[in-house]
Amino acid sequence: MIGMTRSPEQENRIFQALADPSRRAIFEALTQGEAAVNDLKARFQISQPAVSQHLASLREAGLVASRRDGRRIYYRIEPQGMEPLIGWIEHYRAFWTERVDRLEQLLNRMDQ
Amino acid sequence: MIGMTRSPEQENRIFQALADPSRRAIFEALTQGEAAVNDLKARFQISQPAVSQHLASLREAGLVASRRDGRRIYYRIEPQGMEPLIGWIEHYRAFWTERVDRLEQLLNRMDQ
DNA sequence: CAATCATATAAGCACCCACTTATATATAAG
DNA sequence: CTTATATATAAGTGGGTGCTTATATGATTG
Repeated sequence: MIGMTRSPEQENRIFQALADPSRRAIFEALTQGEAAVNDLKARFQISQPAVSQHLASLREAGLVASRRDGRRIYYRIEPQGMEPLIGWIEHYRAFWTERVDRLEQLLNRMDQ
Repeated sequence: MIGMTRSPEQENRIFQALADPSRRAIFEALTQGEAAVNDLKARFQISQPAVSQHLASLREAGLVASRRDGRRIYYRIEPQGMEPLIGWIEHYRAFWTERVDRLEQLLNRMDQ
């Protein structure tokens, strides 16, 4: 994990940003390529300020980035943004592995 | 992915459950082994009902399970509970192939 | 320049949520 | 049976959040 900040605040921002289904829907829409605010506004039944606010939340969480082209601002997914989330999940890897190993041992003993 | 529910409601419950830092802290505490409500109440500076409510939220999200022993109720992590979250991340494998592949291996072991 | 388009920010509001205290339920102990 | 312990549930409350409309900022166009 190179260049990993691992700050609880950033972790919190990510979890909070993804907690809202509208935000997850916007995030998912961006997987098909970058999109301007009005593109997303058209795709979802929501006001323009709401879209901008969701995007601001995602950007502060490091999940998306923006690029201005004329008067449009295109948003795209920031690939590294999910790293803290993946790191958080992997943090429980040892726990899961232990559980699985113990379960395997138990099953082996029952087979004998 | 065997026995995968993949319901948006469950997905939402998981994201919402993990959005709260207190709940994540409780979840993390359970990785060190099962614990009763009072154990967690002692570990964190929080009232007993607050702990019970957090645990209820985690249980409804499928992230923890409980077991009664006398008048104590022990909570433990439900290893399969994270599956929908991992599945959601896998959906973006085009962006994070390597890290997601490692998570996939973990998921496969959990399924066995 | 003025007008228009695209987005951001401000302000307000209704609802949600995490906490509290109070009470109910359930098991154990005397 | 009464009391104590452990947890859950109910009810209330302050702060946060997601939405709206209104306005500001910024870039293009005529």
